[in-house]
Amino acid sequence: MNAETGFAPNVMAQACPSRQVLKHLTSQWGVLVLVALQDGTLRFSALRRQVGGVSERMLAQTLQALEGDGLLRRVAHPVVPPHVDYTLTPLGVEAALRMAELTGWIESNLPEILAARG
Amino acid sequence: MNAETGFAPNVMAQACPSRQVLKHLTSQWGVLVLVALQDGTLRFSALRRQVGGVSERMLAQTLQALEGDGLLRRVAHPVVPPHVDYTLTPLGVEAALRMAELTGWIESNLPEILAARG
DNA sequence: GGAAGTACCTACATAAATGTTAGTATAAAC
DNA sequence: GTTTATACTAACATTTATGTAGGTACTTCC
Repeated sequence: MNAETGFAPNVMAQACPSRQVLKHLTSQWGVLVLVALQDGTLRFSALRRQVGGVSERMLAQTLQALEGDGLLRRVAHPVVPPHVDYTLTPLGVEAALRMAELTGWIESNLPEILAARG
Repeated sequence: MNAETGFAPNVMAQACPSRQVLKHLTSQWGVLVLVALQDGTLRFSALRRQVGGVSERMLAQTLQALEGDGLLRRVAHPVVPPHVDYTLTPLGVEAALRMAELTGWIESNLPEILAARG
């Protein structure tokens, strides 16, 4: 229960703002971008190479959503050609930790999961 | 590195099967269904009431995907009216744990996240 | 006898996600 | 002087996700 808003955030409630954050974090590219940035700052094109299969459009969009939620910081250097760095904020580091635990778990247990498909 | 397949699962690789599992787990309704089932077995309609905003169609589809990945078990009792129970498998319990950590974190840090939007 | 509850499926319709292509300004490398 | 690299945006096309409405086969409750 929050003292200012008077309600407790609850993802099970359709109208709760946490639903939007959940959507950003668990979006296909959101997860992978956060995990990729765990190892440190990366530039746009480096991220694009790191995250297999992401298009420029989707990467740009995903980065904007995560920046909007305060999970990463964008720093543009006014040079030609452009140079832009993306770094996780403290909040982003915490979120990325959780996402990495999830992806790590999937990778470790993939054999079992695939086996279940028979 | 897996001894049988000869490759290490990696979510960053577009073609890796882990990508599909990641999609199922992080699908909007997949997350919430797993978290809801953490507290124990639930029937279809109970799940529907629990997970705010999910339609019958999406719930059915989500449950099938998770069942296909071996994360939950479906038990139908041949009675009229129908009675179907859904329970997490051991694998599903582990996955649900991670998802619950994520949703829990979001709920706790929602004020900070929303503040970042200023 | 009519309504409500159960766990779905099917067909159709719409909204959202994602991809593709083209374009920008400029400098360095070839 | 043509190509390559950078970090995007805009317009358009397509695929995927999601919702809506209706139907099913009974039984219990009113």
